[in-house]
Amino acid sequence: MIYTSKLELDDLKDFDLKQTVECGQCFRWNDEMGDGSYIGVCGKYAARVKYHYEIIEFEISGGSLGRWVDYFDIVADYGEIKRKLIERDPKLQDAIEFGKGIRIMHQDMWEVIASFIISQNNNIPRIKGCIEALCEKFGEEIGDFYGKVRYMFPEASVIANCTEEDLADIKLGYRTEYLIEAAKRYVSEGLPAGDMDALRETLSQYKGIGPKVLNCIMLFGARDLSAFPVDVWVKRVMHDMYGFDENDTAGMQKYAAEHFGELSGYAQQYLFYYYREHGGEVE
DNA sequence: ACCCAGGTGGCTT
DNA sequence: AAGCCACATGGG
Repeated sequence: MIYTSKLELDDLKDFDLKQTVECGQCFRWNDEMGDGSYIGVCGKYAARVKYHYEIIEFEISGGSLGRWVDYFDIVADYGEIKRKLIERDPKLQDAIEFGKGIRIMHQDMWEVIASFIISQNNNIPRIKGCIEALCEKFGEEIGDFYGKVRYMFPEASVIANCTEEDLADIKLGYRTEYLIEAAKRYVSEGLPAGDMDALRETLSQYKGIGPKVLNCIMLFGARDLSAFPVDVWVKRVMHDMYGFDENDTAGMQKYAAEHFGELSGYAQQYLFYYYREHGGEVE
């Protein structure tokens, strides 16, 4: 059964579906249907999402419309966020113009933890392949949706009960051990709620979570918008645009904290997307 | 064959 | 604190 819900919003110019799902924050919205719509999964439901002009249309296998609107951060005022960022640092102008429709999605914490552990020293197409394989093998079946069987992201408890041999097919390499250990801790210890510093402290003790992955988890999993993940692309853009030494991540973090403040996560995403899409060449 | 990818852990200065 | 290097996998 597929439910259709159309949502008409009169000032949705700060939204672009393609940019939102392809900017590198999520790894499972890869099924582009040829008309600009995408199919993906959130929790235990699948959706086909279309966006054109000021209308966003959800065809969903379940869940409330509100949940899907929340997932894509539709209601937030990104015009205001972008104005503030450009005011704080005019150098962001081009990157923001380029990625003006990006929204920072509201993703599931465990999915973000697992995904970004897998992401380390890996490239995005391959990360997506690994995660999809993981979902097909260990995720609960949602059922057929637009001609394909869709799967949930595997529960942490399922991964926690896996051996490294169980996961061999997924080809995570040395990250397999990190993923299983993370699942075990996540299931047995849980995470501190509410306090971002306590959360950082707890997650930083997971093996396989270093500063970069930690910041991605804080940003995408805990919605700590002050987080500023520094990966190879951000290193390049911070070098080229701001003159930082490429391994001066501490300097980059400090710059973000001082100039972007509580909006650092948005700034990072505009910069990352801008630079990665241009292959590091920004005239 | 080499280099790279949304890096990190561990060991050596 | 800072500088190496191995780590598993696949694509260019």
